[in-house]
Amino acid sequence: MEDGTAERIRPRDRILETARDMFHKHGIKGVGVDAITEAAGTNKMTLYRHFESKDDLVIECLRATACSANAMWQKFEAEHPGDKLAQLHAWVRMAADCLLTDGRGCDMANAAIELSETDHPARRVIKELKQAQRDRLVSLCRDAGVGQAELLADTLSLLLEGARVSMQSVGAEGPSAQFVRMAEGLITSFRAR
Amino acid sequence: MEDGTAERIRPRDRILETARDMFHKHGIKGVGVDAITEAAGTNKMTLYRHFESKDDLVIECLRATACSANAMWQKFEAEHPGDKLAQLHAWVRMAADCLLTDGRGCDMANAAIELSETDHPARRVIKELKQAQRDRLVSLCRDAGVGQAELLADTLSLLLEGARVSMQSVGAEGPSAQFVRMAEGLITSFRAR
DNA sequence: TCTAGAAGTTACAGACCGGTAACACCCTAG
DNA sequence: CTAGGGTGTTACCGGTCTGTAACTTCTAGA
Repeated sequence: MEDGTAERIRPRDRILETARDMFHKHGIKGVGVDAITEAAGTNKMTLYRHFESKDDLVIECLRATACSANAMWQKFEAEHPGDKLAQLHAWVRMAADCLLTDGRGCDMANAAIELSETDHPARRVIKELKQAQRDRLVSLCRDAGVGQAELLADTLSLLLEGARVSMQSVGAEGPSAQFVRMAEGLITSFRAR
Repeated sequence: MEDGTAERIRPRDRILETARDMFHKHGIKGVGVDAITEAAGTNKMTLYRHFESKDDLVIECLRATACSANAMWQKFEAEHPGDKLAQLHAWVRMAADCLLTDGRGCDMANAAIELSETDHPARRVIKELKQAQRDRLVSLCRDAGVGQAELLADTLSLLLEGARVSMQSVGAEGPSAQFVRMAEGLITSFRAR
């Protein structure tokens, strides 16, 4: 019978997707497993059959988020094949879009702040994934022919990270409103020298 | 008798100070009122005689933090009276010091991330205090004779905010390690034009 | 059609949370 | 000395949290 519609999604995936959304909106400590499973149209037992613990679920969510970010980078390459500078500008545009449409910041950064226990299992994963993203941005800057690629990449990273958290504390009219101008200015000035 | 030593601190102040420290280290949702009062050498009833609720305590803590920040700015003025550019450099140095010695980020930003409920009473206070800090940095930049003072101030703000959160996710060896170089470079380049 | 495994249901354990009530104590101001 | 306010103590309420046990129902594949 196969059910033509893609309606029938595995409970595990429904839980994962729902958890990502709810963790993103309300924070990790702000949402319980009961609320997740109910929103996912399933129950707690099924969750614990697929994930060892809530912490494990959190980690899987972070990995999924990193995976989505990967897709973003592939889109840059697909839309501007070979043109690394255009991809860098696309990165800025994507970041700005995220700022405007989202409101809540980066899931990994938020998680790092929320999970202050230094030995929390998610911290390893967060560091790992953030490091990978950093490396990728550095490569992009280097391939775009920018001198001091590391410095530009790190500056852009901090600007975006700062804009995301500033958005949540001061609001959208705060410093984060100038993100694009700052980023584009930096790229121009780094390319000039 | 008066007790010559300053040993005898009011329970309210002990609670406030202890709560600030524990909220800072473990987050707001990561520490309960019982733990606070026990660490402060008192009990829950006394806490609730001085503060309406945990949320109220959180807000008082944030105000106290803002007050400490005010003291910092007065120190800049005292150490470099009239020399606004020197005060700006002192701000950068202070920020870098904070990054190295602290590890956890800005209490207000962390609180904003943790308290994702848009109607949480602390959010008003956070926005208010962050806005005040922003205004002050803009003024400092302007008085230091920088063109586009707002843009420089906002860029420095985002860089610092980003460095604080990056420190918690990627670690101290990440992009935040370059904070001073970025900030000083920006100041130089904004003054040049 | 029959069966095995996945998923749903209900109930519960044990811990912690914020917040309150009632009462005993101490210390200081008068 | 005494009265009263600030403080400490204990117990408790109702709620929520993560995680588990035992059992039933569904569904897909042979």
